[in-house]
Amino acid sequence: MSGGYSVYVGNAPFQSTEQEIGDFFSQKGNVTNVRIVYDRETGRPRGFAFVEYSDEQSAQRAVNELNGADFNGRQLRVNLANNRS
DNA sequence: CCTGAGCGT
Repeated sequence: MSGGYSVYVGNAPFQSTEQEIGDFFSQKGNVTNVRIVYDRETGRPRGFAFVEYSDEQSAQRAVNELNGADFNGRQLRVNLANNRS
């Protein structure tokens, strides 16, 4: 039970924080959670994250409008997240 | 220092 609609965010700058990402994605809807994915062994960011919205239409809008958008000098890859199997 | 495709502790 994730409680929201997750969006995959690839090609994120390594120095970006969850707060920055959340602020950026809040332009398209109500962000309820941001999770940067870290390498479990080295602890370094893996360069992508998941942004969770409270509603699906905001998630879909973020995908449509923020995929390819410039964020701190990087072109973001935004897509609907897969289900965790 | 620490990179560059990636769907997650």
